[in-house]
Amino acid sequence: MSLSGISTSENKLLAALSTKCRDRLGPDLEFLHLPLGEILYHPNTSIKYVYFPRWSAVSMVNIFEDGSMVEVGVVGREGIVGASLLSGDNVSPYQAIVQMADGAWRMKARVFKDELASNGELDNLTRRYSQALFTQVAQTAACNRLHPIVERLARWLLLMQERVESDTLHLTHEFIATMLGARRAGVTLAAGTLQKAMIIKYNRGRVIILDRDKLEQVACECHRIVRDEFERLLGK
Amino acid sequence: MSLSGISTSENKLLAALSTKCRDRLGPDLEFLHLPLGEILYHPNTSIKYVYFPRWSAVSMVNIFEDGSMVEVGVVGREGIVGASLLSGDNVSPYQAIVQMADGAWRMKARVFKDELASNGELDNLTRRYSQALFTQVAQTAACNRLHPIVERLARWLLLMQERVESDTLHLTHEFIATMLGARRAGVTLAAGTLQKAMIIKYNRGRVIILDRDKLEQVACECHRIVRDEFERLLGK
DNA sequence: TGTGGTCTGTACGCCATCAAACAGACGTAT
DNA sequence: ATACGTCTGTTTGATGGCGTACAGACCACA
Repeated sequence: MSLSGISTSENKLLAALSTKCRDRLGPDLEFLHLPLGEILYHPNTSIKYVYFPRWSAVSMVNIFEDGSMVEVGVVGREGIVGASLLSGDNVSPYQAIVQMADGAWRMKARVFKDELASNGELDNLTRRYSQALFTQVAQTAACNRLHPIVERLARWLLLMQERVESDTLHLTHEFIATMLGARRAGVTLAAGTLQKAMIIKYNRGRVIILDRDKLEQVACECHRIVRDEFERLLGK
Repeated sequence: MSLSGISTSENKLLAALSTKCRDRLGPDLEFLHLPLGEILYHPNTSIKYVYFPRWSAVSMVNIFEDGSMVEVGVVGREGIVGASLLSGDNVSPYQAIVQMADGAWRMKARVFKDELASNGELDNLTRRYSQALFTQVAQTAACNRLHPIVERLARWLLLMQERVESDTLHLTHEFIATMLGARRAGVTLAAGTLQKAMIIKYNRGRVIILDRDKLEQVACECHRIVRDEFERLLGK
């Protein structure tokens, strides 16, 4: 399915579907731009759409009463935003916010849900993706408890890099700190360490990954575990 | 369906099914005792059974290369162990270990999976449960990052209490520490605080909850969020 | 009645991270 | 050019929790 030159297969999950199945979804998919900071789901409100990101990334963020927040999961072009929320009453306690701006295809939640019921291929793929996302979140739970900032930062940069597939990421320390649930100064320190080691460089809201291999070495094992699980469930 | 006096409806998830649906599962359910410490799933091996706990609790534990571990989720009589793993190749990166001993019904994973495909009621309920479990894990991720030990301890005791529905829990500080990803000494301190406040008392591996209301006050909001989500998705 | 194992209390030094604050560097708009 | 906002570097003091270690309390069993 193509729409003014853009192909739905730029989302990996859609790409993994058979042509027949993807064509069937085509008419219900609407492409749109996701600007940085756009909130796709507000906490505790029912969702209207599911989203298939292109080279964008969407964070699921937990916001506490006192205003503090942490990211609990990320969805990029390998997945779908909102699919795992469709079993209950379509409400998520978390916020979904655009973290890396680009485009996405969206589909009405109701239509998607109906489609799942009658489309085994889509249902199966969605389930596998949900399981992978579950692993990501579970690993984050463990990681948040046991691993120091530098390792978590390295892991998080890899996570982003893999989702948007670019070595240049538009991120400020402040923003990263919010996602990691740490202080800005702590991130500056950790990022400084990585920069001194020539692994990344950064400047005013732009982070460039110079040495991906070294970044993986610095990152905690959580990165590998989650990546392997995605590959196992969704293919290389 | 009853089997030597025990009723499958003692598992809340099974109880939530229509009689017709539950009877249909009956012949495939086998009751067995879950002894403390029994490992139901080893990390990265494919699962043979799904389990419907009675008054037992099963922890999903993440074990790192260096041997350190943390709990990422708990399943008790409100749920089912393993259901969310059946979409991929039935492998979980986590360990499932019996934390509160009692009984459970188990069912061959293969049979359960086939049943899901042809039994909409069971499939729907399982999906709702999976979503609730997802929330539990996601909340744990945030909680692990931002909340101090006392609050996490209080929350965790409530989690256990709600699952086994008893005010007396068989837990040592050592064990709790492992689950919370903290030191034993840290837990002793936190538990001491709660005991001084007459909220719990404990002694050689036995923790008794004296004042549930106060315990909820001490616990972080994570407890309420997760509990509400379970109620919303699975009913009171 | 001892003896060994388990469970809990507690203490000490240490480090990662927090909280808050300030200053400099850079970019962009007027 | 200037001014203002944003982004980053860095400091200082405070603190929660870690790692380790030891000792007392209790239990079970011989």
